Amino acid sequence: MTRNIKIKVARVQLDMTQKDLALAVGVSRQTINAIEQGEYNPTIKLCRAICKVLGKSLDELFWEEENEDER
Amino acid sequence: MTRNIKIKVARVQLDMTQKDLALAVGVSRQTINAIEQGEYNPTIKLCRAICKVLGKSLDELFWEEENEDER
DNA sequence: AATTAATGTCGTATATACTTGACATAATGT
DNA sequence: ACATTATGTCAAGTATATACGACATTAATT
Repeated sequence: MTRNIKIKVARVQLDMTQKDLALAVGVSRQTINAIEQGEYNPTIKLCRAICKVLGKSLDELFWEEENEDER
Repeated sequence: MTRNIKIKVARVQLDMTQKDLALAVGVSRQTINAIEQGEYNPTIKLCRAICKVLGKSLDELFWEEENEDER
């Protein structure tokens, strides 16, 4: 899977740590870390929560052109 | 969870059945049905695949204003 | 240089997304 | 009316998103 640098950038722009973001959206810090590392594939509900906290749209944070690998 | 009528509308505009869409994105028909019924919470990868097939953006098909229920 | 905070990563466990097969009903076509 | 197609739903299984605890490393503070 491919790293999501966009989340990291948006997070740092708000001066939030992974822990802060995790707390704000109600998941564990490891989950945020794994998403930024591209180690998994969050659910749309979590994506929406992250967008709301970071003040970005789904398209801004989670759209990707390439990579029609598996599901 | 809340029903996703937007997918259904976009799908019907392209004259696709649930089966057609399932095939095009590589999941089972029941998965598409469950998503339209709002029975679960797809992964972002599947959302992207659906968007690409239906020619819509994430924001168009998967944004929701309300419902900060759980996660 | 030493402490503390932030991040990356691993292992084990749990919840749930997704599969497959099956069947019932609704809608569409002949 | 009958046949076919589309949809809804259930049960049992598999894959994986996420949790929690722990520890190592890197970056920031003092």
